[in-house]
Parts: sequence; C-alpha cells; structure tokens
Amino acid sequence: MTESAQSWVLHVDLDQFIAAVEVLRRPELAGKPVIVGGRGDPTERAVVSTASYEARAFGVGSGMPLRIAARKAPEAIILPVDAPAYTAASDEVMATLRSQPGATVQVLGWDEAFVGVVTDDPEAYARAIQASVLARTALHCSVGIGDTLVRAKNATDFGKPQGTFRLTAENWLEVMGDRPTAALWGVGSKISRRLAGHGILTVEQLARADESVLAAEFGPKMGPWYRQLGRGDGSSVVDDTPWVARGHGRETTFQQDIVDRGEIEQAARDLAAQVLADVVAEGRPVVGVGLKVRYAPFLTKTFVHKIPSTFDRDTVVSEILRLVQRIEPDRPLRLLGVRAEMAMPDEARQGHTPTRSGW
DNA sequence: TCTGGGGTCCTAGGACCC
DNA sequence: TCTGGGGTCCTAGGACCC
Repeated sequence: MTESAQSWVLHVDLDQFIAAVEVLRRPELAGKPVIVGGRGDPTERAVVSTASYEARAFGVGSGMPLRIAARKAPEAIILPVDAPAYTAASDEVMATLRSQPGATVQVLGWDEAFVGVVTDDPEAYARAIQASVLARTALHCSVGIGDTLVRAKNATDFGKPQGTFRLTAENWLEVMGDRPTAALWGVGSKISRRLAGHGILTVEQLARADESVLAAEFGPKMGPWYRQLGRGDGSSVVDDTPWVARGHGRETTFQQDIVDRGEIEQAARDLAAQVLADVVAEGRPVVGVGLKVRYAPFLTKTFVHKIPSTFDRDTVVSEILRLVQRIEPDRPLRLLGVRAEMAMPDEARQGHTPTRSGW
C-alpha cells in the first residue's frame, strides 16, 4: 500500500531542548531533575525556562516561578539560562534540517521549525530527520506530520518524546475534536474563556461554530481565523524567507520595586544602550520608541510613539527619556522595558515576511 | 504561588483629512 | 448651524507564542 508523492508539512520540535543542551555538557546530570531559569538562583524573581522530564515529574513546568519550582522539586539542580549556548545548538539543528534532501525550512524559535517536503513517505522522512539531528547534535526531537501548518504543529504533541504523529483532514476531528480549545496553537486561556462564554468548549464545537458569532466577539479577522484553527485548516506553505525583526526591546524586573526617579532614569538609559546595540548591529534606522512599565503588583502600561527616521543614538535616548516622564511618581515600579522599532526593508513590506495571519 | 524576557499581531478609538 | 461617510495614521492595550 504505497502512497503517491505529495507535499507535506513536518513540524520538528526538540525534546526538552534547553535542559538537554545543559545535560550534554554536564553528563553527570543525565537522569536527574534539571531546571533552567533566570540566573539559577531560586530566591530571585525569575521563572522556569525549561525543566527536564525528571523535574516535570515533580509538577515543575515552563513559566512557573523559580521559587515555586524549587519548592516542588527540592532535589532539582537549578541552572542559569545561557542563551549563547542554546543559540549555537539551535543553529546546528537548523543547519541539519536544511541539509535534508528537498527540505524547505521555516524556523519558529530556538527549538522548533517547519520543514516542507514532497515525499511519498513522510514518516520515513521524519525518522531520517530524527536520525540526522541525533547524529549531528546528540539531541532528540519529535516530529508532527500534517497537510497544513496547523495540523503539523498540533500533531507534534502526540509524537513526544522522540516519536512522530500524523494529523490530516482525515483524522483531525477524530483526534482533536474532544480536546479543549486551549489545546490549539493560538488559543490561550483568555480566548478559550471567551469562547466558553458562547458555549464553545471543544475543538469540534469551534470547528462548527457560527462565523458571525465569532466575528462579533473577536473581530472580522480573528473571528474567522479561530474557526479555521478549530478545523486545522489554513496554509500549507512553509516559508523560508529570512526573518526580519520589527524591532528590539529589553526589559528588566527589579528584584526590589523601585520609586526613585534617578534610579528609574538610569535603568532606562541602561536598557536603551542595550537596545541600541542590537539596532546598530542591524544598521536600520529607528522609527519609533516604546516604554513598558509594570507597577507593583502587576499593572502593566505601555507608551509608544513614532519618531522621524534616525540613526542618532542621542535622539533615540532622549525620546525614550521623554516617555520615562510619563511614569507615575511615587508608585512602586516592578518592571521597566524599552523598545525601538526599526524601519522595515522594502521587500519585507511587500508581504514576504511570514505573519500569523498568513497561516 | 506569584508570576522573565524576547518577540508578533490585532483591535478599538481618537485625530485628522477630504 | 449642524452635520455624512470614507479613509489613514497613531496610540494604548490585549493576547498569543517560545
């Protein structure tokens, strides 16, 4: 029973990527609960980036405050985040994917990518990817196989760890239909709650929902898009156009909330310097600045404004300091973020850059 | 239990113009 | 004096992802 060659989308996802990279360079950690987050100090304000499977058995997961994670898994080894190490490992994985015969590769993050390919046996192709990645990087990955990007992405969960799973129009509802809407890529806790307000709890209910109801609730673009997600429909095109960043931002959470004006200004200047370093490295002019503040305990405000295109650092810094003036005095500040928007190159403006709405 | 840091995209509403 | 309709740009905020 052979299938004819057709176009497939594969979603490659490294298993416990960050923890796996750490274990590779410290083999004595293999088989132990490992948690990576912040500066590796569980007394600081920080969250878990990745936990090894052994740590997950204690109920530790990504996004959890490090302090809580340490309490749940007292035996766990807690390590600081080492971004350059993960970037280097990621680059090798992506190069391996690009070297697969006939592969088009769209990178989604440090540890995942879409691979587009024409083949009559996508499972065999997926296993070849897994073998190549393992041989070259000693890292394990899972592969979702689909006839659309959304189906491939959702399939990966069923293949974890180290396996493959195929999700197509044929078995989508059978496999996903009874799952909660929040299982979908792009539906989080807030949207799933609003959907529940319309009696839509499962993927199948979303797939069959009234589009006008969704449009009224979420707008003309997002409403129909959510229903399409429920059906697993959408684009099948893996786009390998190089990513062009819209901007760069830096933010810090203060270990103690601060009030002092001078301290706040200094923090803004420090963040601005880092952002400018990123921008200068790209050689693109700044066309807007933004400030994000979080007052204790958790109220977030953002201020943005456009500026005339400029390469001048002093101009950018003074525009950022103007936004700093809008921070309420005497209110404890927990987080400060600075962002610079860059001019987009012409070809990106033409719509070649992959966007979420393009799915 | 107490919530990081890096991003992207969408929507609402106001200002402004014709 | 009171007022339509369409369009664009900008800002603030919300939501999502890894």
